[in-house]
Amino acid sequence: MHGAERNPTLPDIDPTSDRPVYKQIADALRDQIEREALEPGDRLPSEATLTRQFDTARGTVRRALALLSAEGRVRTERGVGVFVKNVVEADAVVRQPYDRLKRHYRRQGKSPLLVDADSRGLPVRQDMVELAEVPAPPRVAERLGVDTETTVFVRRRRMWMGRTPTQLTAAYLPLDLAVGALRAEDVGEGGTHARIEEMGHRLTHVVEQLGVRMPTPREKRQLRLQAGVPVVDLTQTAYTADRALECFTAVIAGDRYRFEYRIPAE
Amino acid sequence: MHGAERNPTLPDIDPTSDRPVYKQIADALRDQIEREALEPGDRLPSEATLTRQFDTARGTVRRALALLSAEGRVRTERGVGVFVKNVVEADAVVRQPYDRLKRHYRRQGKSPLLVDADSRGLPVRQDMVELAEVPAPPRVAERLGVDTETTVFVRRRRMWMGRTPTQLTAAYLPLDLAVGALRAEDVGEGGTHARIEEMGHRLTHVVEQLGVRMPTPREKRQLRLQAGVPVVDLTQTAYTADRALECFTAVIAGDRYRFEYRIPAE
DNA sequence: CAGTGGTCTAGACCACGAT
DNA sequence: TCGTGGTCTAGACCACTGA
Repeated sequence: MHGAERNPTLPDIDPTSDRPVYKQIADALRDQIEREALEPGDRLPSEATLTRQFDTARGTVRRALALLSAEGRVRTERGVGVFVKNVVEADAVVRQPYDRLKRHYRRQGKSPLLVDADSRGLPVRQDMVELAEVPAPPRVAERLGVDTETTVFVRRRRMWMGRTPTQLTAAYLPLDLAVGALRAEDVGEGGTHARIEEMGHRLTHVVEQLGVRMPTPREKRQLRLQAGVPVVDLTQTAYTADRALECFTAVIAGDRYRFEYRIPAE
Repeated sequence: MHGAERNPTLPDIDPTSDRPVYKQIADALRDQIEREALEPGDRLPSEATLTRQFDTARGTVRRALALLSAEGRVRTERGVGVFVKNVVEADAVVRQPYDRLKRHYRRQGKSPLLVDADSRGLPVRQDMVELAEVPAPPRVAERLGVDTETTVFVRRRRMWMGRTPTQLTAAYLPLDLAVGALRAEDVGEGGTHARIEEMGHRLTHVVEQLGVRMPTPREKRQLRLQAGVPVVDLTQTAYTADRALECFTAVIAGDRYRFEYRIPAE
């Protein structure tokens, strides 16, 4: 089984080219993935095999694979192999704030996240819950219109959909609002917004700000992110006619979510 | 100058730890960045210096730096050094579709991108313009409500703001709409939506879908992205009361943009 | 136990930038 | 010219997975 193996679809590498050998190897493999000669789930040839096929050092092959990994195109399993994967998961959840924030969902006891999950038939679960009073972080203070030193109440959670963690969230509330269920481990059916409206406030709109970046090692671990998967850094502020009542932040796994917005054009 | 240098703020590395040495070195450097002992623009110690300070092989130091680079926290300059950078640029443009899509901007001759750029006082420029008739790509066909084989007109461009490329865009139009300025290199003041409305169509809303991923090597080159910078993959569809008229796609540099949406909550 | 990927070493030679 | 990062080699030993 050893020795003579040749993959006729692999182009030759030019060691005298300006383009480094490891990038040429990555190009060749990426090309096979794009041509669908290698499909999601397929195993790439082992490092040893590639080293032989490209007649190079193992370190050079590993750099090529590291490149594809950083692009989010392959995942490695120790002791098993390297596998092609989708850059965005095929069954990614679509987040539709213009739908999920409607009052009738709150009245039905459906939190926004539950609306997302229902569209995929996935159960929602939470863990790593932390309740605390903290000084408002700068971006929260700015959104809530208070000083940075002001004490606010925060509920931090890790949210799961099915067997995967998808978001690390933090809901910040001014202290005068943080009473009853809004201070509890489980905020109850319909979510924070439902509780706020039951207290007599009428929410008019929310503002969402999104940024995108690579995860910190901590986020990568807590969200179980593979290499080459970015996160969306979201800040959502809920308003009544005259006041910001809640500032909600989430770090969202980029390969498990899509975002959809509907915007008036007039 | 050589030999005795010691950085008292660098913690010792434990070679017997389960955590690999290169990750411990990355941790130590990341820690300094987070403590702001190293600020954006600052140079890290050279590879040779770090190799001495941590008493390890150069390859191990390079792996640590590669890790920070993939996280988007440092950038390297050949022949110069490794520098701390912001994960998201401090002067990132804020894209506010709920504002930029208003009709009064179109009537003033301001395209949405121009509205974004004006908020930072940056000039807008385009290059790599391609005009073509092509079979509708799947996601475009789906949004426009036509078959995949249907021929559509596309205008592809690279957009710059100031000295930096920020987006690779493609505007797809059904052939019956692709006439006059809508078929030209320069679509004219107010952008595509202005031209469409001048033809008697009244746009009611747009739908934006966002995904996030690492760039392809081609996108990385064309957008001049540094390592560890993801892109936003955007699809925007413009509707009249009864029809999708335009499907616009953009690949947007993740470190140069923030996104802001305003959503009704009732 | 054989095959897989993960870590680390110690060197070599190169291209680039500042001086 | 010298210091910087970029590429590549050839080996070693390890931890994990599956048969």
